[in-house]
Formats: sequence, C-alpha cells, structure tokens
Amino acid sequence: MGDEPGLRERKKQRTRQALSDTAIELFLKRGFDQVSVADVAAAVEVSKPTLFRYFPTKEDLALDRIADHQGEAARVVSGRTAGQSPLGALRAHFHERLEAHDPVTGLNDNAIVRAFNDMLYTTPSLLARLVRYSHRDEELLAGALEETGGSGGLTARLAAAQIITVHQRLAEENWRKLASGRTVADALPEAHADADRAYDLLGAGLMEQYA
Amino acid sequence: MGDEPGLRERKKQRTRQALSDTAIELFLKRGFDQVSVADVAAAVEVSKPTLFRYFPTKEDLALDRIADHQGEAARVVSGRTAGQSPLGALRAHFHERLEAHDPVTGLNDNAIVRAFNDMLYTTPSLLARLVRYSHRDEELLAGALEETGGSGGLTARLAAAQIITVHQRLAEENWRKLASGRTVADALPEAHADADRAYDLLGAGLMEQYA
DNA sequence: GCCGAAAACGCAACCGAGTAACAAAAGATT
DNA sequence: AATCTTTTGTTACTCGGTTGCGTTTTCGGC
Repeated sequence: MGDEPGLRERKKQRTRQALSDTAIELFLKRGFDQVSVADVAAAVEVSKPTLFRYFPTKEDLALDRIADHQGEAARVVSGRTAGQSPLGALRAHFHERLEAHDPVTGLNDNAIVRAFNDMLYTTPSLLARLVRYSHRDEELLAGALEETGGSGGLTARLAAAQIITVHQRLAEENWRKLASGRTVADALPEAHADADRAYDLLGAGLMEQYA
Repeated sequence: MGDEPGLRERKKQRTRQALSDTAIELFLKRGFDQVSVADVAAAVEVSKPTLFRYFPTKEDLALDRIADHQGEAARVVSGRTAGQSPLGALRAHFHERLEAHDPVTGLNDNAIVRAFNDMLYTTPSLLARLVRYSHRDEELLAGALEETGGSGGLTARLAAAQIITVHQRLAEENWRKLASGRTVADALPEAHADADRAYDLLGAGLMEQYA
C-alpha cells in the first residue's frame, strides 16, 4: 500500500513546474507577447506538443501560478464560522487578504508580483483567460450561496456575479494605486476603506446613491 | 460643398457590410470554428489582408452586428427624463427591451437570432471578445453615473460593474430558458419577474438574503 | 531480473489567424 | 489627361495549436 506518487508522477510534476516557472520567468523578462511557446519549450528542453500536453494554451502557462485560488470565495462561504453571514465572511476574508498583502488583492509591491500583475492587466489575452477562471469561481460561489438556503438559484447566481465582479474591480483599483508609484504602506488604509465601501454597497444596494 | 459620402466611401461601406453578412451567414450555417477567415474572404472575393483591414480579428467579424449597442446603458442614464433615477431608468429600459424581444435580452426566438445566440454562448473566443465589449460599456456607464453626481469615482465604477454584470446574467438566463425549448410567449412573464428580482437586488443590496 | 502493456515523449508535417512588404489598381484632384 | 493618394492583391512569413506515428521510458506481474 505504499502510496507514494511513483517515479512517473514525480517526473511529470517536475516537468510541469519547470514549464510554468521558466515560462513566467521569460514572460516577465521579455514580455508575454515577445516570448513564443517554442522558446519556452526549448528552454525546458521539451518538445512543443509535450508542452501543450501540460497546458492547453499559452495563457494557462502564464496563469498556472494563480490557478490554485480557484474556488476561494466559495470555500470562504462554505467554511464560515457558525453565526457568520456569507457576506460578512467574505468581507472579513478580503480584509485579511489585504492585511497579508495577498497578490490576489492587487496590493503587493514585491517586484516579481508587481511585474506579474502589470503583465496581467496589460495583456488582453491573459485578461480574457482570467475572466474564464473567475466565471468558474462565480459558479462555485453561486453553489455555496445556494447551500445557505438564502434564496432561489437565480438570486444566488446574481449575487455571486456581483461579488466576484466587485472583487475584480477592487483588485484592479489597488493595482492602479501601485502602478502610479505609491507604496503598499501608503495605499493600504485606502484599500481597506475601498473594500468597506464596496461591501457596504453590495450589502445595502445602490439605491442610496443612484435611486 | 456637396458632402455626400463619395464613391470610395460607399464602396468601403458595402465591402464591410458584405464581409459581416457573409461571415455571419457562414458561421451560422457551419459553425464559427468550422469556417476559416480565408473562406469568408473568398466568398466575398476579397483578399485576406483586406478582410483584416476591416475587422481586426475573426471575432469582431462575427460580433459586428451587435457592436452598435455599445454604450447603450450609458445613453439610457444620460438621456433619462428629469426626475427619474439612473437605476429606475435602466430598469424601465430593460423591461422595454424585453417587451420588444430585443436580442440583447436573450429573449428572442427568431431562428437566426437564436442560432446567433447559441453560437455566442457556446464559442469561448466569442464570449471572451464580448467581455471586452462590455468592459467598454462598463466604463461608459461609470462615466454617466459619475455625471449624476451620485458619488465618488470608485462607487460609480463598482455600480457600473454590478449593473453590466447583472444584465449579462439576465440575458444568459433568458437564453437558457429558450435553449431548453420554451417559447418567448411562455418565458416572457418569468423574464420580467427575473429582471425585477435583479433590480430589486441591485437597489436594495444582498443584505436581506445573505447577511 | 525479465517482458509486455501503457504512458509519455519527440519529430515532422500540418492548419488557421494575423502581419509585413511591395507592387498594382482605382478613386480623387487639378 | 496627369498626378497624387488611398485601397487592394500577392506572396511570404510568424506563431499558436494539432495530428500522426514511431520511439523511448516507466510500471506491473512473473
């Protein structure tokens, strides 16, 4: 019953990791569009078809590093402490991530993370792929919300869509702050305030402002 | 000072139209991925580079027909009657479009429109391109909302993002209804109810349900 | 330790989207 | 009619992604 991965599996993991690492390194150094998949394959000493056996598209090659965040929002809702509301849990979690300078919040000035975010937000095809990822996130979140017995399926889907969208815009806003040269320390209080503003809006609706 | 379009301009318009029409016809008949841009160019008796001088990507070629809806939400807000709230104007407008069976609502069972929507929602690259269109829509709407003096820039952007997202989900929901074989007449009342539900949610927030 | 089945890989050729360079044609201008 | 400008066609190329096929590598049972 020795259930260790086995040699084959370990090699695959290593190849996969090498591809992702090398790709990101090259992308950050020369720019996403200035690096061909053939370049990456050559650098890892692997054939082009092999590369595509690991990653379905060039974009996935670049986004692998953030793919494990899949379903985070759903997990936060499902795993919230008793007596906590879904929205409350999400809000608290976002503030936590902000405090931890989690790259997903857009608020992180590690050089590599910043370069990565810059690449993300300035490369249309990556942004498009990212949208597909968040679409999956949205479905998962909708599922989790429906579990709470809150309301019908449509309501859950609408709520999930709004929440995921707002997260994206908050991250984008934070990235913009840093892109204009500010430091994390400087922008952090504002980021918290923005998040509160966003969650107040999500919770209480747009009526006060726009009706 | 005769300012009529001139022969050259007229020819260009006609070529552009022919490209879009022929492309959509072929796409609907054989499927987006089963038609190459070379096929379209050949059918219009135009060279491939010429085609790309009119449409930057294959996707734009397919989406040209719906491109004129750009900025509709923003126009509704800017052009609302005095005393009407932005949210109220958008809600009323959506109900109107629903009643008119406007394709943008997803609720239209004309054979061609349905085939077009099916193509849209089942072709990832088209969906991705559509996302970019709505991103522009969102910016325009955010601008219009800011004009109303409602609130700060971030609030306007968040509100715009939520509104556009909700529109998309409503259209998707309506498309789903028809895709499962129902008729417009049958689904229309539900679609109105869904829209009201969505706008209630937008206006009053998610608090009642999820907090 | 050996051997057969699977899995993974490399190679080479291919397809389709999109672009560049330059020459040819057609509309506009005087 | 001669000229200038805009648009077009041709050819050839790059790059992302796929396919077919033969070869190597690992795994499992013996």
